[in-house]
Amino acid sequence: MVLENKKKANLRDVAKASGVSVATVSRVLNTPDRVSKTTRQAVQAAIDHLHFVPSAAARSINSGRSHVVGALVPTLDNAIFARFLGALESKLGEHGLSLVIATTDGDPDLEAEKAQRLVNIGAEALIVSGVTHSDAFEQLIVRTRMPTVVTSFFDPNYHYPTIGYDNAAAARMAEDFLIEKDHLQIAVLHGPTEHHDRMRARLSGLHEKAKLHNFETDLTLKGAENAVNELLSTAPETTAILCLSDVLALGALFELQRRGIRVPQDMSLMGIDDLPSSASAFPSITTIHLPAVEMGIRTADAVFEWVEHQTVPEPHLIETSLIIRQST
Amino acid sequence: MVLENKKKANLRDVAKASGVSVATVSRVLNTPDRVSKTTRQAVQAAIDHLHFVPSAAARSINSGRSHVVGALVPTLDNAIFARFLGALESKLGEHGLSLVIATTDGDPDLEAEKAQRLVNIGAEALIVSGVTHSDAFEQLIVRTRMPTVVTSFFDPNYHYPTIGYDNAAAARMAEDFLIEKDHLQIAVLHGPTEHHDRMRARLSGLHEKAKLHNFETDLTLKGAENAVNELLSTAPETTAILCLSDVLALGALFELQRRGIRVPQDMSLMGIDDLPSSASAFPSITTIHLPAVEMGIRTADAVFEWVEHQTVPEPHLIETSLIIRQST
DNA sequence: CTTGGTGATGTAACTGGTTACATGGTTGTT
DNA sequence: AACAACCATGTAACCAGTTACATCACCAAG
Repeated sequence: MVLENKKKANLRDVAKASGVSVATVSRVLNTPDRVSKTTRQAVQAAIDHLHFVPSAAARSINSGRSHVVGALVPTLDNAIFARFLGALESKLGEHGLSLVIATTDGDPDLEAEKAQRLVNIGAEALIVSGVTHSDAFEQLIVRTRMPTVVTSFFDPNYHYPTIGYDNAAAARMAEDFLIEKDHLQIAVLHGPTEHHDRMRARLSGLHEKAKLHNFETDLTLKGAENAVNELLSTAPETTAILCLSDVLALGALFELQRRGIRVPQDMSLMGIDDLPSSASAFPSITTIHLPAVEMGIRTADAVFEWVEHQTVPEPHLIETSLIIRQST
Repeated sequence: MVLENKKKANLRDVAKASGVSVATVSRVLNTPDRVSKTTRQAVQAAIDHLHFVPSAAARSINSGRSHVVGALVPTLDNAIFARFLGALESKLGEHGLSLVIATTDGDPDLEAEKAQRLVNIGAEALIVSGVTHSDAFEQLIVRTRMPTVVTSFFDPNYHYPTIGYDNAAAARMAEDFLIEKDHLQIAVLHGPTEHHDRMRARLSGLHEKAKLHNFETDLTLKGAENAVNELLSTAPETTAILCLSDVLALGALFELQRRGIRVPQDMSLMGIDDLPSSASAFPSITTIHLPAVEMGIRTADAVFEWVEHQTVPEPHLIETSLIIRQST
């Protein structure tokens, strides 16, 4: 409505309009108590009248801070990442930081590309998933000295601080539970392993006390359906299905029901992640609880300490736990 | 490893180290073909040696661009938003824009607060859900002249461009389908309506050709369970449940199964959203398809045109469609 | 009546890039 | 040989803020 045509006003314009110096205007914005009430009001009036909005770039050039951190995740479609990011964003917000998200589709090259973009927009820190990264990515981090935290994966010796789970132990915990329940033939449904260290770590955690039949498929409900159909024809002696992700477990449950196979009477079913759907499903699904929300909060705190006080975070293991439900 | 102690290098340092002017260094970065090969290599060597990384803030102060847009969404926990944001981020990336996400928990005051933060970090445009906003938010947009797009909601007369669905029509389409199937007593499960125009619009779309029993609950699987239990005791004559969100539909399905109520034989069930889980569930759930991915892509394109070419987008209706499955 | 402290404000030098304009050297054309 | 065109490069102004330091008025204490 007002002066739509005019260019944006800057500090100098406000100073001129209110008859004070630029320093005083700057003080009104940042330390209003060091300005007398009368001039403060005059300046404020000019600010309002001119629709003045301070330039974020100019501020950040002086402070050296952008108050932005970037997170690189494979996808938002998996609820486990969405939960993590939700908690991360929320906690970062409490620390006055904003979160830029970049999805990588699990592709290290795309990750490097998006990481570069995050650098270009001035992100102060990076949060990535897992330990599989391209050379371009690694070089970028070295060159820019970018504070970088790895999540979803715990490795105290990794060259960036890790905040995450022991994926191998989580998978083994699940397998041990099934073995304890006397399952000798277990189908293992898992997502793509290429570039996906988290999935590989879970697989590597399994031992061969029972006969394992591995089925790799897309990390989607549909993917689980296909895998279930395959395993029913190729490994009919299976008595339990261990899904290395709850998404697969839910998809498997649906497909088993569709085929008239009762869970847990005809087939036991187990997942890893503990998504809300596993608790609500009928039958509810036994799983390994991965505290994604806690991971988000811890990561936010660690990143904050790093960018604010240059404190490099210690690696931190997020504890997982067995949640026994009806599907086993 | 290298010179960990030194402060960050800037353009002047690089110029000095390579014996050229700042202008030449700047050209090496932006228009390398306008610099002779020999000096380009010398400058590049200095850049590498000094670990020089150009300051995003300084660039953006000159260009007036931050290449960042912000999205304000109620939550990431609902897959419909996660899908939308995933598509949005991906398409924005193709346009060279980064996406900052801010969750509002459906609270207009928190939304205003986070919107202010997005302004402070220099976002070039804002993307919000729905039309319920606080005065503080509205004033912020007016004052900053921030390009703002409303999603998930279509209203050609709204004071910001809207890109979204006709929520009322979607709900009516669902209701009409159930009525056509001779359901005369329909339970309507919906999420919180306070501040939630999208949910209110869906409710408002319903007409009273059948007897409707409304149940408000949390927009979660657990919320649906509670509502189902309530409706079974208070409205036992119900023959169909219309859930105004697929999250509720899935939770309702689980609870009905838990209670031994067969879908669709004993009770028909219908949702709105068309999440992947509705297609895979057993029985698969009849729903109204809301193209969240298309909405994300269209929104990304619209925002890009706005910030790049000052083209204010036209309001755009995203078409919804009935997906008939087994649950009805 | 002078000295000292305090509070409010202004001046100008920063921050780290981009870019208009100026300069000088090389090649091309008639 | 002379003039134009072009290329590579440098100088310095500019973007929009912050802030160290200087200035000045005012009041109280010695």
